[in-house]
Amino acid sequence: MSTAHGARARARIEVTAAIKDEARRQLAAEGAARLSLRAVARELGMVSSALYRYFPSRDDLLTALIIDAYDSLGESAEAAHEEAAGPYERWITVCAAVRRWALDHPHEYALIYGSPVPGYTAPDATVPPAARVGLLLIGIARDAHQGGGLARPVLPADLRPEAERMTADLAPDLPPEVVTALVASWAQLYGLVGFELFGQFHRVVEDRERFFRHAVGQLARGVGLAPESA
Amino acid sequence: MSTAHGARARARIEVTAAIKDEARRQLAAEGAARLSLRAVARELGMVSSALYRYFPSRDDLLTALIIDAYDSLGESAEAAHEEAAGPYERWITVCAAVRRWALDHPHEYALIYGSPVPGYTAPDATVPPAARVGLLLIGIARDAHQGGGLARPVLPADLRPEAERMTADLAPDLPPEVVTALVASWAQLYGLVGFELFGQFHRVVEDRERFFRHAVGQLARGVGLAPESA
DNA sequence: TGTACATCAGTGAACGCGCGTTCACTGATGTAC
DNA sequence: TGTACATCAGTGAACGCGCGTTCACTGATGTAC
Repeated sequence: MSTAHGARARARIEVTAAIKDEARRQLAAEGAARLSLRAVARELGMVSSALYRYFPSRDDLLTALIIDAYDSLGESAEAAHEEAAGPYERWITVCAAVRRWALDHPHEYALIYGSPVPGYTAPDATVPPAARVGLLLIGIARDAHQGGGLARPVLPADLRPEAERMTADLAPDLPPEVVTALVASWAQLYGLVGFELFGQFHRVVEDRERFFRHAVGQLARGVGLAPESA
Repeated sequence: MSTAHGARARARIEVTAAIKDEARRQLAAEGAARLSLRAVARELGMVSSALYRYFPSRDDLLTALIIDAYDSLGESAEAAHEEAAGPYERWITVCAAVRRWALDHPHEYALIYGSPVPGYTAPDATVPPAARVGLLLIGIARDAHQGGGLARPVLPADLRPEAERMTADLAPDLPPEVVTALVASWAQLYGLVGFELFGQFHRVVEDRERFFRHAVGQLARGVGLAPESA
């Protein structure tokens, strides 16, 4: 067992971080499909086989980058959450933080929300970091609900069983109407971000910031949040 | 100039189609990043250099596949449009057709709506086919508007200039409130489809068809369409 | 209708490249006594 | 505190692979007269 205090242990942590940093740099420059162990090693002045002391395979390096990306996005969103007061404002602020992070880290965004990397399947360890933004949105709705400031969206009868199942899984203390709307809004948020990021808004939407804020404001209303709710 | 009737001309059309079919098959099996000219040629019993008689480069083959994918999706959506009566029903049906096509052609969907292929930029020829679904949604709103069955969504004052610009570009005969909501819904539709397709709904949404129909029904309402409108 | 020439699909070899991973090794750092 | 041994980061060569693209060529199909 290596102690956490030895120079060897410290070096290992540093080199691991350097590998991930360089990999992230290449990800940002070229995208996940072009991420290559050999190129990372080359840039770090190491021989490619040396990376195998740190990551058993290219896929494990990818997994580490995916987890870091979810965590980085999650942290941005959580920090934004602290800065706003009131559920509606928080909703907008968190959505705007997701968009901002995506624009600042396009390839990392593509890595986690774009097309799956061929031949790669994400292990279970990616699930908790992937849930952070969703949990934040649920938390906002919960605050509004407890404050009594949450309207109840419509829910067709044929969707009620599924809505109740999702509610039991995700937020048993919220009405099923709200949980259903939350899940839909969550997906729709990433539709807005993805379209802007991947170029579908090219020559269509120009004032994208304002457009986005309006659109996510409408999403908030769909969940039952109104601008005035405390 | 080759006549359209010669055996040579006919053969050229057939071989071009065979190349695209095989490329599509590999796309479906492996994804765009793994699409290889050599593999396509191999599978067709040709030598790889022979493909250069048909496509000047790998990127040109990709472009052809992208255009075909947009057209295939567009045709599915347009066919669905014909089958339903009334704007609200048409909206739901067209959205459901987009989802169906995506589930049936996941890698083609990823090719056109997923992360951009690294090192590839789509030429202008892809723009018109890419617009087909959007135009269809605009057409549905137009029908409802002319029939007088379209409510007017809210539009914040600070977004009005952008809304009017988009309206002039996309559908000058519709109210800016509606056009803005249409563009947002259009992006959000692909958020719903993408999340389902790329696995984000795994262990979250189970009755996906019903969930989707409800969510796009809500999108329709956001545009001003109601179930009863003729 | 027959012949001479032009067109062009497909061949096969080659160029130059980069990739992930394995393996036996060296030598420095850390550990136990 | 000093010595003997174990650990492990990093090396360098190699394996086996696939890729896009170019080029000079053969031979069949099509065209003009």
